[in-house]
Amino acid sequence: MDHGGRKPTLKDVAALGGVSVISASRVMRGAPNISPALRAKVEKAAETIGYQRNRIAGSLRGQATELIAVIVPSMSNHVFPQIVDGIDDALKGSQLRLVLGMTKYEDTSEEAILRDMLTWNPAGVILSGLEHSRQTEEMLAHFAGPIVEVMDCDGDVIDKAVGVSMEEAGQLIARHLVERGYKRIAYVGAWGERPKRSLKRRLSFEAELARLGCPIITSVILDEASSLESGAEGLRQLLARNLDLDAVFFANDDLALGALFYCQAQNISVPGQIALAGYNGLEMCQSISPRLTTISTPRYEMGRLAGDLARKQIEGDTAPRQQSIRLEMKLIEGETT
Amino acid sequence: MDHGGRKPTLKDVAALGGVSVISASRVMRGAPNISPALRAKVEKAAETIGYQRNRIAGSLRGQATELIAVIVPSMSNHVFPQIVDGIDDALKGSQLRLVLGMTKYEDTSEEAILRDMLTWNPAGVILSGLEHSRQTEEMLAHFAGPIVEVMDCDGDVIDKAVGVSMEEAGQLIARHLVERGYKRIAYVGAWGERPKRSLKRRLSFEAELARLGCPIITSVILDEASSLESGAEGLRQLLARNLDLDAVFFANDDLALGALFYCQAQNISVPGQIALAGYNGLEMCQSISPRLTTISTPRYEMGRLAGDLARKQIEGDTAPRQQSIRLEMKLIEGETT
DNA sequence: AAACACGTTGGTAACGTTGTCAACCGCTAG
DNA sequence: CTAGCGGTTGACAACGTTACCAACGTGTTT
Repeated sequence: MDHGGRKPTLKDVAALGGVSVISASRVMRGAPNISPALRAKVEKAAETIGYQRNRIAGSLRGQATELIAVIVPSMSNHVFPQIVDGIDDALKGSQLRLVLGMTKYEDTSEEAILRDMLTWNPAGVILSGLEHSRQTEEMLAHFAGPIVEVMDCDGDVIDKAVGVSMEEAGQLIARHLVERGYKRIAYVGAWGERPKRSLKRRLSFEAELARLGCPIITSVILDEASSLESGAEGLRQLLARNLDLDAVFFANDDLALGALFYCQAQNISVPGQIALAGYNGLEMCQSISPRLTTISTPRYEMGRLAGDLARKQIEGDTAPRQQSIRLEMKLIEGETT
Repeated sequence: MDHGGRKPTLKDVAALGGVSVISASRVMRGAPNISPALRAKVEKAAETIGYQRNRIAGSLRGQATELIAVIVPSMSNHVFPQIVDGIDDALKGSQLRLVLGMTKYEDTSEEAILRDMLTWNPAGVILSGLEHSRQTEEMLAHFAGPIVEVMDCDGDVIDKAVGVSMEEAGQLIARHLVERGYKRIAYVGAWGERPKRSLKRRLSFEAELARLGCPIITSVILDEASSLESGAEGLRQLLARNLDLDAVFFANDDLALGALFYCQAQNISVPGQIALAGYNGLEMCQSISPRLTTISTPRYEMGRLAGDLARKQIEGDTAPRQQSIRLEMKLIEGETT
């Protein structure tokens, strides 16, 4: 089966089938206008010697590969896996494959990863957020394929963006808390507010609170990753300031849940003594008791749509640049506010 | 900057720098024995025209690419993202990139995805579990690079495996439940017991229960995905059978947590009326009250080690084939049993 | 009967890089 | 003074595929 230890090539298939190399190529990639006889010969030969296409060679001749570069911060969080899931589903049925890189929330690594990925000549690029280094933007400016930014939608778009509005999120929660009568409100963030999305959300939250005549009392921004523990820690730090707070908005549900569990352990009544709200709308939040107030974001859909946009453009749809798709978010009024 | 709209190639760099193409190539990939003068000329030229390596062309000349094919069932679950995270970390600092495919728990898709991925000539393959279709095994037999199977470690290994023992998991929980005095024990699974890992775990669990003189009473295997809701549904179905059960082992923590929340909502006391145990050891389980009894598995480490093994072999380490690394799992005795 | 269109097949030349071998340089050892 | 050696550079030919153009046969139109 192995001819000289080498992997069989189109040449081998052609030789065995008694046809030209180019004909074999056409059959293997399903080109039109092939006689059934030729097709049969080639397919039989390919089968016999166990031929496998070599798309590396193919993409060298053609221009781009059928790889989509996807760069996200991390997988150890509940948000990005779902985005990736959506992208993968969108790509299903096409020949496109997802190449994944993670920045681990390090500022400089998006650039490094992108630079590396571009050496593979990907057909498209999907990255998260709208804020990128100058170098990154420059690289992207020279990139020919679709560029989709997921997560966020208010800001300057390079090519296409799919996301939710951070502004809206901050406002929704601010209004909700004020409407419920909370007056002494605080905020807890993590990861030193990288990526910038969470910062935008907080600023909008604070601006709306101020507009409603109820300015934010204090904030804690942790350096650590978001986790249940850091949520508890954040709340602990807030409470230690003795500011008589009555509500806290957390950068995400992980933090908020951690704080909620902390309260339960410490017998702090929620929302009696303190109200808690999160962001993301993880499934978990609606199953626990009390149900967490949060904002549900369409994570899977964002990924799905991002994948679709990239795919369509690669497949020839001439979509307009500078397109920003804003998806709906939903305030989930739980029992913690 | 763009010469004729085309991306600049080594030829352009060489022309501008007044050196040969091959010298430019050597500088760009950091080959040894280059004079500082030549290096400087090339680097300057590359910088000026914004040259980017084209690894597609490079890997055509060389043999394999620097891509690692990773095939997992899904990302919408809490297990695989952490594995992927570990793999990515292991690859950091190398030139290797991760190409991701998801089977969505469909039996035939691993094969299809692998076939597709092999057309990219990856340097290594990482897949989950030890059970694969005959076609898959055949393709892998012809594959030259490292093949690492993650998750499971008892069974026949193709090349290398990193995982935990499903046997051990079943036994640990069985013994724990019996030791705590539970006698009427049931099991809940999901996804129609795909992948096979969960089946192995259940069989070992049942075998151990039988050995301890306490055979399993009944089981529910749901077709749906694992989720909090399906966990609740599974428990509901079990209870409806009126078998006077006193403990239930769930295929994973999602199911177990869902069941726990269901019990809390229905005022079924845990573990008073019924004891619950899960599998995976998600962070969440130890934060809620009551803390869930479960088995903690080293997910990140599995990925990390799998990535390391693949990387080392690609970098030249001649590791023995048929190597199976068994990682430790830990029974976490929570408050639900 | 000639001209033409169309479906089908093949030959050739790329695509951008790197492995191999050869050539050259300056230097040291004999 | 020459042979030889290591460090450095270059020419050439691949790697496996596909775009492009040419050529063929068959059937249809004028």
